[in-house]
Amino acid sequence: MVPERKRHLITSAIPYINGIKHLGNLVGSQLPADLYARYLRARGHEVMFICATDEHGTPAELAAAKAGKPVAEYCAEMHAVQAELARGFRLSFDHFGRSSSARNHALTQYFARTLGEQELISEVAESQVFSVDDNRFLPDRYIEGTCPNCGYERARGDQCENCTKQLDPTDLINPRSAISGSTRLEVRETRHLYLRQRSLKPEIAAWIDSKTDWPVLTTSIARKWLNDGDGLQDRGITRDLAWGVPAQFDGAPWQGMEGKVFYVWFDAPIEYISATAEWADATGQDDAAWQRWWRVDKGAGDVTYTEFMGKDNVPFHTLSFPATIIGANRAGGAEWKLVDYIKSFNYLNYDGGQFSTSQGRGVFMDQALSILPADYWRWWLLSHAPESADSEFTWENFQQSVNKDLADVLGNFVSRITKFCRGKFGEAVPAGGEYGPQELALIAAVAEGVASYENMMDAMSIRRAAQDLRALWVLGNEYLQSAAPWTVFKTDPTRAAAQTRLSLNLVRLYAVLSEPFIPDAAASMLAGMQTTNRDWPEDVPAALAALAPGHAFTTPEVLFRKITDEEREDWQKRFSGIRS
RNA sequence: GGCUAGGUAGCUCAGCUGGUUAGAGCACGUGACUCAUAAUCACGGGGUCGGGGGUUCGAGUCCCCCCCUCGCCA
Repeated sequence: MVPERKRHLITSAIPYINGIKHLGNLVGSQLPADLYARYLRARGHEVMFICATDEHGTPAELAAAKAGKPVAEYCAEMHAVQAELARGFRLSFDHFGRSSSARNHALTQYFARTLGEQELISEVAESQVFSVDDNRFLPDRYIEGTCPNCGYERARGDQCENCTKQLDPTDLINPRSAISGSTRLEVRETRHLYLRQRSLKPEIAAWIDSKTDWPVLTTSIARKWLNDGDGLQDRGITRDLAWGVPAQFDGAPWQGMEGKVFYVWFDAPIEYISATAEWADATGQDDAAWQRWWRVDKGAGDVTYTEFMGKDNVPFHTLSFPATIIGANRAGGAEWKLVDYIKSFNYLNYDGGQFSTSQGRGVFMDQALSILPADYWRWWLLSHAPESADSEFTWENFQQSVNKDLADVLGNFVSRITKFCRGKFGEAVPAGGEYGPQELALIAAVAEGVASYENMMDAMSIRRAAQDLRALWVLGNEYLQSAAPWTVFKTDPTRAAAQTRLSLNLVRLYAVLSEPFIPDAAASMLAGMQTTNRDWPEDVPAALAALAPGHAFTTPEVLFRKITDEEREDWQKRFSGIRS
């Protein structure tokens, strides 16, 4: 049975440009998105998998200043670093874009203009602290001073970290810029654009209500923001910054908005669309190539759009970005695609605490790859993905899972059957013999397991899918153990040949099924079996006959080595503190 | 302080709209096997499902109160 070929648009929340991401970030969006993209491709669907770096905003400017580089240069370098790490983890983006791209500038301004024409953008005058020496407005958290409540000297403009009291920047005693330390601060009036989300609330609420199949985590966060307190609020979408998309359109300054840029949370999700346009540009295609993914009026009607993100990103993806899309669609003409499914994740904790980018706590993507190949991390992270609750990374658990699941169960299966065959029959799939009840039972069990695995993957139930996959690997060991071809060989070599033939075919099947989780190992297995046949087993009995008698193979090297106790202790020590 | 999500075997976690003796993997114990990365396979021990009330013929699963984690927000 060949399933219907469908079109899937998949986006991962875009990582902020400022620094290298830790494993918690990775497992919260990019990695599960990659798993799903790989799976859907393997099933024969047409997939567009998009990610990018989120490059605008104050933290990027400050990080660049700290590095002593112009912000554009800093972002370009960090984008290259993140792209390299993404390749290292085998994240199979069709395009890894940049929110600072020309495409995103144009599209962000397009959406702003369209929303403005629909009277969904208003101008609001507000007072903000301006630093004369820095020549810029300071967001609350970039103002420091003495807390009027407890006397703590490094209280921030929004809150005192010492006594937790909420503050207004004007409350602080001796306020100063956290950027330069300058005390020449004054309150100035500034005007900003606001997205009038409040007026879109009924449509957004109805849309959320229609998503009955979404994870509770996703809809509960959305509802909270929609209904709590005064309900959904209008949101400022501009900032007084130099680095970003100018708050202009078609070259003409928005009235009174000269020198301002759009706020990252307005332009960042638009980058999903822009990155797809960047993809079309990079592959030498015209606008129609990307529009058929995003424009319902230009062929995207049959696209299923799935977003992956950590729970901290849910409000923007359930409310703000949809507000942009819904509002723009009111203009008529263009009909932009709204998300169909949001898969959100909780947090991954690290050894009893939190992963923390700002504190440098935990294991970061570059460090992880420096000690072990991507597959080891992919397997552990995905099989422990924080789907229903926060989950916990410990080195003991990591060592145990990798050693048991990858080395002992899968790796050793491949090793034992290929070496057995090489020793008794040579390095080719042996001929002769027929399958008995035991073999037919195995084939039936595998077919059942594959069906369950597919169901879990279709549902994006990642931990369950990992369990199912592992169970399929176990079936091979169970079979070998009870069939015992090494014993049978002594009295009935022909029968042992049939048993071996089936087992060798399992290796290829495992490679195909496991590819979304562990792509490198899957490639090694296929290379070892000397086949390029990576067809999904729509028909399991047929798939287990793919390697015909006489088909040559090479006995693969050790697929997964074990993590020793010494290594574990060493890493535990090395990553216990704070990244310098 | 408000809100979200949780508190289930030593560990990491499953348990949908309430229903027979509460499950998985790991760890642990015993046995089998020797093809294999001292791997694998079988069997087994182990939980008063955070605490207390309540609804029900019946609750880990619904209601109320309390305690404790984690996160978000003001």
